[in-house]
Parts: sequence; structure tokens; C-alpha cells
Amino acid sequence: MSTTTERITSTDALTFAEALVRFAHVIDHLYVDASRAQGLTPQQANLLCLLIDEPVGMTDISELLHLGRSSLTGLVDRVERRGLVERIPDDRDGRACRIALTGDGLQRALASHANVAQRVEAMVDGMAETDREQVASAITQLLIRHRPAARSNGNRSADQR
Amino acid sequence: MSTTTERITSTDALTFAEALVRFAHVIDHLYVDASRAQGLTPQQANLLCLLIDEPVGMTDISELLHLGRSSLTGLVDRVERRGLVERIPDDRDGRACRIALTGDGLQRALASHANVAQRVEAMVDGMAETDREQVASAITQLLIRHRPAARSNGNRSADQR
DNA sequence: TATTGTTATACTCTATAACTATA
DNA sequence: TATAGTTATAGAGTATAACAATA
Repeated sequence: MSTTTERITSTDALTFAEALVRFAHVIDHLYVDASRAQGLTPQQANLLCLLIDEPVGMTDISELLHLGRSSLTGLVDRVERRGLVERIPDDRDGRACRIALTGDGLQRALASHANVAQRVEAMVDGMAETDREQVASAITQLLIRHRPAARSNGNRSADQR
Repeated sequence: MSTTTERITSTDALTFAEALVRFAHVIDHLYVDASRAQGLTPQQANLLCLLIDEPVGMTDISELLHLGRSSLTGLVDRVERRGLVERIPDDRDGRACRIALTGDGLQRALASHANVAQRVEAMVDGMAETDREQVASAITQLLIRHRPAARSNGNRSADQR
């Protein structure tokens, strides 16, 4: 038997769970590499990608990213210092602010997104179209079942991760 | 369209690559939670699980974990300080040492492994047996193709991360 | 009083470069 | 000289608790 995440002592039998975990690690690694290629840490890339559609408030981001608010403050500080995002005061709530991408930030976010996609595609390259579809549908269903926490709140999008 | 990793603005169409990346993030999150349940960081859990079968040398570990040797030194220091592993001098090479689990460490590694497996199983619970098998086989093949770097070296196992 | 976001503090993790002690 | 591992240093990420300003 092999360990949870690190070994493939040949092609010995893997639990379904083990296979999934390893697979996730591989994807994760691609994600880290793709982020670095853009001069970003994976967390920074994550944050930027989250902001592509529209500015988002700190509390919302911290929930989407499963991060404490204070941890997020630091993360935002660092990308703001690099000119990738801006803190925009909220008109309707003096306490709040929303984080918005700068032009540079948007560019970086899109490039990062594209880079990951490209790497994943490369990995999945030889995969049969049938397999691809089946895996996609199975995974999508899992994702849907695992994102039950859709916001009922007006103009906010549902969450993830 | 949604961002690389964070949003599902309903059930809008996801690229195959996007679905995979999100899925990986979800698994990853389970892994982090499972590790924490054992009082470990995910990196520490990773390390301990790597050592379940047998002690491993620093350089080998650093390759398996895709970590710089100096980063590993710190990681090992911290788990050693907690009594979970020991540095065992290598008889055949005065410079080298191998990292071995203590009883406590083994226990923790196994518990961690089991905990992750259980959480993943729970997530995959409702999945049809057919889907499960197909996904498993597709993923396994990807993993095999993506671990070409099998050690030709005698009694060492191939890597992963 | 509750919420939004920040500060203060303390660890863990990571990388780079320089160093030691063997080989 | 090359390799195994460590030390020094610096920055990034995270968590907890205490705090400010606004609601």
C-alpha cells in the first residue's frame, strides 16, 4: 500500500480516495507553477482570479477563500503594494471597502488563468474524449453537490473552494 | 464564464480544465482539514505519510516533496521537535541521515491518512459505482503518465506529489 | 451591540546563498 | 571537486486576539 500523497511504489492498487488525493496534488502543483510563471504566489493568483468579474468586499473574499479576515488583509496589502489591486471605499457602508483589480492586475489574472488552463490541457492531452466527458460530468456533479452554500443574497455570486 | 478557481456563478459551463482545478481545490481543502484534525499542517502530514513504509533520506524526501533541501531541514526540525520523527545517521555515508517515524509519528501518519480517506469517501458518497470506476481508471492513467520519473535506482520507490 | 476591516503577535513554510563535513 | 545536510536571512501565508470606526 502506498501513502496518502507521495508514493507510487509502482502501479500498485490505489484506493479511489488515494487516487483523487494524488491527482489533486498534481493539479495543485501545476497551479503553483502557473502562478509563479506570472510572478504570483498561488494565493495571490487565486485572489486576483476571484476579482476578474467585479470588485468584491473583504468579508466576501475571506469566505470565498476560506481565510480569516486578518489573513486576507495581509494578502491584499501585498498585492496592493505591487499595484495589482485597489481598495475602493464602499459608498453605502463607511466601514467596508471592495477590492478591485487594476489594469495590471486584470492582465495578470487573465494570464494566470490561461496559463493554468494550458498546463492542465497539456496534462490531459492524450486522454480519450469519452473519458474526458465522463470525468467532467462526474466531477461537475460532485462540485455542485459540494457547493450547496449558494448565496441567497441579491447581486452576489455563489461561492466555491 | 467564471474564474479559475473560486466561483461557480450558478452551474455555468466550466472548461474541463477549470473543473479539474476546482475539484483539486476542494480535495485540497479536505486534506488541510484532515491534517488539522490530527494537529498537523498539510506539509507535516505529507512528510509523515511519506515515511510510513520506511525511513527516507533528506535528499530523496526533498525530491519527492519538490522542496528545497533547506526548506526541508526546517520542516523536519519542527516535526522532530514534536517527537514525531527522528534523524538516524546513515552507516554508509557520514554526511547523510535518514528520517524515521517515531511510534507517535506513525500513529499520527496513519490517522491522518485514514482521516483524509474518510473525508474523500464522504464527499464521493453518492457517486455511482460506474462513474467511480471510470474516473478512477482515467485518473490513474493520468497519474501514471505523469510520473515518468521513476527511479531506476534499486530500492527506491517512484515519486509523486 | 454587531459588523467591517485593521493591528499586533507568533508560527509555519519557502527560497536563495553561504557554509560544514564528509566522499 | 562534488554531495549531504545545515545555517542565515528574508518574505509570504495563516491564525488568534484585541482594536477602531461605523451601523
